[in-house]
Amino acid sequence: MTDLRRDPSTLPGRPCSVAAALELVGDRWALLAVREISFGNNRFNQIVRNTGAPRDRLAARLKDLTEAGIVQKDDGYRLTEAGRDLFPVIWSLLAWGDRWAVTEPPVRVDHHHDHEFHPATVCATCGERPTPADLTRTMLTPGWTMTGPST
Amino acid sequence: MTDLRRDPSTLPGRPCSVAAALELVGDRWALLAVREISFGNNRFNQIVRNTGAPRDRLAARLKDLTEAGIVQKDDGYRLTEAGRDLFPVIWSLLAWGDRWAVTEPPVRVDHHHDHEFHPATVCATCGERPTPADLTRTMLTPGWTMTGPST
DNA sequence: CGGTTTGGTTCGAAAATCAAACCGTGCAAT
DNA sequence: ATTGCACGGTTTGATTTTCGAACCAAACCG
Repeated sequence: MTDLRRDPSTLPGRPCSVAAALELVGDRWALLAVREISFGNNRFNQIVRNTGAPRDRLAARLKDLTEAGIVQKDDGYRLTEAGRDLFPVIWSLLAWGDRWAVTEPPVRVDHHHDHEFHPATVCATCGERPTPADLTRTMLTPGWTMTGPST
Repeated sequence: MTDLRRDPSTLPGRPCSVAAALELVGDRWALLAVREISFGNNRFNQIVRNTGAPRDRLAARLKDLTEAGIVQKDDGYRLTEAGRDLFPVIWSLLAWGDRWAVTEPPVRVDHHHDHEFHPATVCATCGERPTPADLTRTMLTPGWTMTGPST
C-alpha cells in the first residue's frame, strides 16, 4: 500500500481536492467495486458479476484501489478506513440517482435502526442544510481565484 | 433536453441508482465542469482552463450534461435544479479528498453563514450520523439479492 | 486421477482520449 | 471596408484505453 495522495498543484486545471479525489475513485468501475465490497461481496468473481466490469479492468482497478489504501486484500477484498469513508459519496450519488438518473422507483432501500435511511448533507458545525446562497467560497491557493488562474 | 433517465435493469451489473448516476456524471470531467459552473464560471474557455480538460472532451461532456438536464445553456452555461442537486456529491468528494487524496492542507474553504462549512451526511429522518453497523440494506429488484443475481 | 471453481492474465479489435491545429462567427478598432 | 482578435467550438491524426473472449495456473472436490 503506497500513499497515492497528491499535491493538488500537480493536477491538471484548478488545484482542488475534488479533482484529487476523482483521480483515485473517478474511474467508471471504482465506486461500484467499493459498493460491492461494502455489501460483503469480497470475492473477485462476485465483484465482476455484480458490477458488470470486464475482468481485466476490474483486476486493474482493484490493484489501484489497493495501492491507494482504499481496499485491502487479505482473504478476499475488504474496505479500509479510507474505503468506508467513501460511504457518504456513495450515499449522495444514490440519492441523486434515485431522483435524477432512473425511471423506476428506487430498487434498494436502506434502513437505519427502524426507519428508512435517506441521506441528508448538513453543515457539521450547525447542523443546517446549506443552500448555495448561504455558502461563500474562498480559494487559498496562490495564483488561483474562484474564476481561474490569476497569472 | 431529453430525459436520459434509465431503467436500472438495463445497466450492466446490479440494477442500482449509483450505477445509473455514474452513467451520467461518472465521467472524468463531468463533475469538474459542474464544479466550475457552480463557481459562476459559465464560459466555455473558463471551464476548459479551470478543469484542464481537452476542448473536444469538454464540448462533448457539456453537450451530454445539457441533454441530461444537468446543465442548460442560455448565455453561458448554468446549472439546472438537477445540477445544483449534485452539490452534496461534490461536497462529500471534497471532504473525502481533503482527508485521503491530497498531501497539502485544503486549498479551499467554504463558509456557511459565519463559520467554516464541513459537510456531514446524516439520516434525514432522525438526524444521526449513521455508522455502517446501524444500516441494513434491502434489495427490491426481483432476481437480485445483496450477494448477486439469484438466478 | 479428471473435472470444476477461483482469480486472474493475455489477446486483438474497437473505441475513447489527447494535444494541437483549424474554422466560422461576431465585434472592434483602423 | 478591412484587419485583427476573442470566443466557442470542431477536425485531425496519433496514442491509450477499454472491451469481450479466450486462455492459463493453482487450488479444491470427488
